[in-house]
Amino acid sequence: MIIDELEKQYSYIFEKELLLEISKIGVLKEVPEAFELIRAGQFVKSMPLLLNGVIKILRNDNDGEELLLYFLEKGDTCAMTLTCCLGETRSEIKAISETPTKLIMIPIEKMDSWLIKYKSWRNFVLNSYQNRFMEMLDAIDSIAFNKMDERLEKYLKNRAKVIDNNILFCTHQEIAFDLHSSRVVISRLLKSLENQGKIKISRNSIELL
Amino acid sequence: MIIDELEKQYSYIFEKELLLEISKIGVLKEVPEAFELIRAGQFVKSMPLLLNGVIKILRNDNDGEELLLYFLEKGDTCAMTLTCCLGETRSEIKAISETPTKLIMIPIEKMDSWLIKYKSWRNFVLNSYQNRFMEMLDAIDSIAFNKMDERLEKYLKNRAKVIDNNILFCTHQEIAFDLHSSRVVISRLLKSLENQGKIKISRNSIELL
DNA sequence: CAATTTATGTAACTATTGTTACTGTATACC
DNA sequence: GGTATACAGTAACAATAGTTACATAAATTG
Repeated sequence: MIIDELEKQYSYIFEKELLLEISKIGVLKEVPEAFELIRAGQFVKSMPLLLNGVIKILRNDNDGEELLLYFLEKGDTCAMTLTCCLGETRSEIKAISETPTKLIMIPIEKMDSWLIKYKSWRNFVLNSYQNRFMEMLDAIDSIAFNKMDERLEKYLKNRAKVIDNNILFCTHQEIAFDLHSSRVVISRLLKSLENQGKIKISRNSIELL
Repeated sequence: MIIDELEKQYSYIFEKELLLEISKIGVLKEVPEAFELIRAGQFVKSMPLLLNGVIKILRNDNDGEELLLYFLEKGDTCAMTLTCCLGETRSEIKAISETPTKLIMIPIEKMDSWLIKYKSWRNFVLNSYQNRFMEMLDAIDSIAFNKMDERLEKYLKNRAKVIDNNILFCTHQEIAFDLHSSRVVISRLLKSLENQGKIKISRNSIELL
């Protein structure tokens, strides 16, 4: 049954033999919403292929402060896992499921042999790095060049996109954590967005208009 | 003569046959200080191996504003080039030589075949991604979690390290560009660092104490 | 060596963001 | 239903960073 799930998302990416290998070796994992998949500082021993759901990737600083880097969606894998697997180093980031999520865990030993054997695997790994690299640049753009109101708007739109829903169910405090700001600031800016007619604020939810 | 330069930096990384291939196919390129190697928006058709010198990698936003991401040193390659080569997309960054620099340019066609043929090449490419990824995280840490005075201090130390000299020859305006700040702010903070006895400011130069 | 350009110092002000403190209000729990 | 808790609104203030404006001094140019 792994192969069915797999083929739905990855059949147009991977060769048939590779799909078979993955379904034999991979371990299906299902996690609920808000499940912590990787903590900063942890060792990583297998790499995930996302079947469905959304995973939030966050950066932690030394004082435990956080910043959202990007979201992973179906068809994505985690670049941090790749680098950790190779370097045998600890994770530098934190991964939390944003929605209930299904993924296939692949033991890292396979990585190198598949890189030789399958062109599609090479492309997948390199493309993953490329995509993550671009999202990091995007994250840098946001914090370096944009003011908090612009960052907030971008955040709301992006988050609505990945969960495919115009209504976000979350508190102002949660947003403040993701943007590394404070609840009061976020409330203030949200209220301003509401006055501009761009959103509608309710308790525990924000609707994008 | 390419092979001599190459062996000095890369003999402990690459197999002998790969070194030979590189020296046959690669094109030696020497650029002076402050030479623009890649502009944002440009197409990239070959990937560089740094033999010596230092290259500054900057991010541009739409309004032409800049932000220093990291420095490349000998033994490094440019991850952006890798992603551009694969994706046939335009460069998202700008690369400027910080010192006179010598590099070997490798046409991208070789990339995929070498990935199959040489384990050392696979490791090199993946390690490059890993290293650049870490430096991006570091850049994000700086702008997200540190105040301008801390960023400035880190910048001065880092820059002194890569050029291996405690005296930096540059103007306050140049620093302001790299940190995406303004000259007045940098002058103010530098003066404060001088008062703390951490640096000595002269015209066109800053000495780290 | 006078004139111009470039680099730096500094003050006064503005804008943005963060902090503290207190309020009201919905929801959950007993 | 009453109490506690979590969420959101708002005001007043502080800290940081950016802007404008001008002064001074070193270097460069003719």
